[in-house]
Amino acid sequence: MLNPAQRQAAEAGDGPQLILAGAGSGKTRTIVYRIGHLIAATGAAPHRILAVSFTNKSAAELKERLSLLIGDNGGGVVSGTFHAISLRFLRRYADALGYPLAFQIIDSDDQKALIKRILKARNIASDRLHPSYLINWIEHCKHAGLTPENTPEHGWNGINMVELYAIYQNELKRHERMDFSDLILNVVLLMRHHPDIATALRVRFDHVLVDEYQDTNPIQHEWLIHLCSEHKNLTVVGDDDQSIYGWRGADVRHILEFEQLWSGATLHRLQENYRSSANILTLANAVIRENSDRHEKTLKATKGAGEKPDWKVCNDEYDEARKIVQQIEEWQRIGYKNSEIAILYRSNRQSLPLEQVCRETNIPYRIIGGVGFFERMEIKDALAYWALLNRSGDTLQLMRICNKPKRGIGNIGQQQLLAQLSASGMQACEWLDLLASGQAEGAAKKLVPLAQLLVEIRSELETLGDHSPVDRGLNRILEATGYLDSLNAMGEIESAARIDNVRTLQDYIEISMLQDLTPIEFMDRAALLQSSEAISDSEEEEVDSVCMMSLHRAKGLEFDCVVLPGVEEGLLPHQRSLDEGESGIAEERRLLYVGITRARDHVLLTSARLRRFYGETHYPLPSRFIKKLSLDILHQQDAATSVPVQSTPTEGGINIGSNIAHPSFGEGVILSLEGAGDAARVTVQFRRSGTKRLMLKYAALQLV
DNA sequence: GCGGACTCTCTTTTT
DNA sequence: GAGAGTCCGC
Repeated sequence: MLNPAQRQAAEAGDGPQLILAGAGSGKTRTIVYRIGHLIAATGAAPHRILAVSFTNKSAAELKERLSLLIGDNGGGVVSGTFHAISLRFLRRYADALGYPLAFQIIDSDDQKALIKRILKARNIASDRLHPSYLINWIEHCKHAGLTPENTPEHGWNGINMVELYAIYQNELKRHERMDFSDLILNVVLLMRHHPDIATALRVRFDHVLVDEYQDTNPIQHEWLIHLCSEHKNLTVVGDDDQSIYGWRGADVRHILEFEQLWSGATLHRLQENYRSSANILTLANAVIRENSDRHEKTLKATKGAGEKPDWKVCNDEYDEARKIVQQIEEWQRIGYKNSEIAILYRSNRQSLPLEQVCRETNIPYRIIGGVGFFERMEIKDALAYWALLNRSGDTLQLMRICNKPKRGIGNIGQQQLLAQLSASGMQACEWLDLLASGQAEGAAKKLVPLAQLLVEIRSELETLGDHSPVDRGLNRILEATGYLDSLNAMGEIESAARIDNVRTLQDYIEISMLQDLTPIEFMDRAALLQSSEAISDSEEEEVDSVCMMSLHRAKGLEFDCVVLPGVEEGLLPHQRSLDEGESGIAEERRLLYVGITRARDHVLLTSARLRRFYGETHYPLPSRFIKKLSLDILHQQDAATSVPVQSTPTEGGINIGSNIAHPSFGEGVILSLEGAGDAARVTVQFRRSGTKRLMLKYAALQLV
């Protein structure tokens, strides 16, 4: 079942264990077996074992595989993401930090809105301090374990950033909300400042195991230190070559220097790759070799040579999408299922042309990530209604729906509501109860029918008792308030999709209620899940679909066939990372490495000569990561054959779509060719100098 | 307060 | 180029 290295790691004794596991080397399998070993051979109590991972997806997979090995739901082993486990702790202890135990989580949209409001109230224009810069900076502080009280002064265009951080935290607390980073930071604050809670948490588990350890940031590191300081039974698994969350504060040093940080640690190496064909591994190794500052290691192939990875150069993003579809059809022909084919891109935006072409050619696809299900307007609205109905709704949720559908409460009215509500000193739900009794002034009068409706539906549900709808009144409230009608009025296609989403939410609530979740637990799940992955799993019959997702989301997954579109300068490596210098580029290279190593049998890389962004046209060069690779490693398909040729290439090999350089205009791409011989003219789109029509004979163009 | 016209800004990646 | 945010006339 396990190879010797895996077995050694799985059956290692107590104390800190570092498992350096290359891509496809059976990492999760080793963790699962180690947990099994702890329980079966050392008699560890399952509920005193904690398994932590980074994404919901890998947490779910771990759970599933534990159930297979140990049976009945993993035998009670506690597992989840850092965020989910932190939330469990906080639901128990958050009052020690001055939060109500029923606090809610703020999502990124509301967080951004809150930040914007703060900046606006202080007359700080976005060109002086961009809201997303402030958010990033605050997150950065939180990842480093800094609260407003101990963050060193930081000025930005004369603005006191620490003060804004403090204001933001106060606003969050006033709204009884935490952001994602707070979940982890606040657990650490509990353990830093409340010895009794620290002790309780420290003795809660006997063993802690962390997957994807290369992606831990300092606050998560401290979190682990607090939790494991007593028993030091910390097993971490990871691969420094797959560290791709530097922008979220992840610090590769935690894994590179694990043995110094945790004295007495034992190192295990898993270097045999069971996933990819040898040719795919050769490409992956050739790419990652260029990175310095990594554990030197060689992934050994255990599978045969297989097919050579391909690289196709395309004209633009639509040509790219069509070529990808052709390749998918070819793979289908030789027997691959759609669900074993994945398209992994650098940026979610790249999915648009792919989706369009897949729809045209009837290739079923599934987008993972992108605009999360729980971030959709209608879902947030519906949940706000539902939370208010279940008395767990807060001010943000009341304000969200107070004029949806239209109740004649505009901007000024909403200000009034807010002022009245905060003057009352009540919770949003208590205040609504007051309105229901008819005590309302000004704009609040317009909310009286809503308030009364809530009271009415609640008592209906109570009377019905066991017969009340499983969705706990979601459908009832959305119909009675006219919210569904307002969706209906939005225009056919749009409203159909939105109503469909609301129905999906309803199903999901029903399932969760049948699993005996409380409304608050359901809201937690929704907040942490963001996307609908878990929901679509529970839906009727699954259509066999091609998966599309970002490279980041693909970490930890594997497919028979993998397409990596947009392997270009500006996209992979991404433009934003180019500005960060060498470390940014190294992380981008790891992203490509992660992408390639997802594949078992086939890899196709594509790049485009022309790509549109924000309505602007770009002429990217092929990515530096693959440009210099030899043809034995990466087979480049002849680009010219796929171009609809209106004219023959010149003797120099210049053709439509060729990348060229001009002595004074610089680099560009050939848009068209006319005439022949000495009379030949070309139209060139230069990267910097615009479009020019040139006599080929005199232009001294060079292919690049 | 509302709706239409206009301007402006983006998302690189996730919990 | 789309979606959000802003301004203006009704």
